[in-house]
Amino acid sequence: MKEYNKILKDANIRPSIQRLAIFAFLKENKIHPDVETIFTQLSPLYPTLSRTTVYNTLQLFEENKIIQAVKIDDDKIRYDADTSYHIHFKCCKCNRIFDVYNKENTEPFINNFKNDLPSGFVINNFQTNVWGVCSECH
Amino acid sequence: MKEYNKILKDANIRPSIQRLAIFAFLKENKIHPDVETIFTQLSPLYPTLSRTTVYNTLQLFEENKIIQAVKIDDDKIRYDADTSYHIHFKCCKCNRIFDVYNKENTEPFINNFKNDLPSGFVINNFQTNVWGVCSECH
DNA sequence: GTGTCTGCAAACGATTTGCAAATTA
DNA sequence: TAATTTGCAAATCGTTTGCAGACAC
Repeated sequence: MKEYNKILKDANIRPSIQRLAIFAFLKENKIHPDVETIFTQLSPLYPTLSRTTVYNTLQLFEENKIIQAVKIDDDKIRYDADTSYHIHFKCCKCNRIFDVYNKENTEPFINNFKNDLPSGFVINNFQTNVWGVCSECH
Repeated sequence: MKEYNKILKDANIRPSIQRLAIFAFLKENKIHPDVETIFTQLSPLYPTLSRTTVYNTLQLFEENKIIQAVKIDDDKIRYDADTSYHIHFKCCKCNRIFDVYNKENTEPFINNFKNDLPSGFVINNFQTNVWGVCSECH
């Protein structure tokens, strides 16, 4: 996809085959996958793909802020290529993560907390996670 | 401490020596420690203490909601015995976690999101984490 | 005494590292 | 061809598991 190519280039990331494949997978499968899921899904399409490359690529993407690492599981990190403001709801039964967007207030709530931070503290990133049970599992 | 004894009993947790020691450590050292920190700090005082017991105990405490697991590091889980509403700020240079309380609004902001959840979704727990640089490290 | 709790050692699994081959500018 | 990227294998490290001994009601 030309579109993804541009996003990577704009982030100063060379758009290799593997990187484009991983980025496209994240954009087109909003399932907040972990490394293993990405690897096993793409492996048939790119037989030489290695886990190492998936790890390297995700780290590179996160450093350049075109994806976010979702720290919601106990053991592994999951990834999300949607960088617009939203929170994550994890169903503890089916383990799916749902994106929740705030309809009323488009301003990140973290702004409410800026005044409460000690002076001199600089925010790079923030994330809200919710755990519970989804309607299908209840 | 009698006080901690009561908290454990109220949560239906038998207050063994090890459990009391771990709970007291968390209450009196608000450093959001990981398992290894708890273990190495308490080990000299309780020479037979094992990592397994630390893991078991923390899991038990979390299930009974007298502590929370803080998912803010990439690799390990940290723990906090303060269950009042606040958010966590992690300094990416010194790796310390700072508690931030909201002075203006004591109501958990998650309430703003309740209307945005699909119907039938039930919240058990939530957490907001912020990453950045603290004033000392800047 | 019976059920619970503890702790050792081994296993497990996610992630990192070292390095050589392949790729690209 | 020089710098970057990839990918294999081994290592690392946080966490879990199996099980036997210790402890508590």
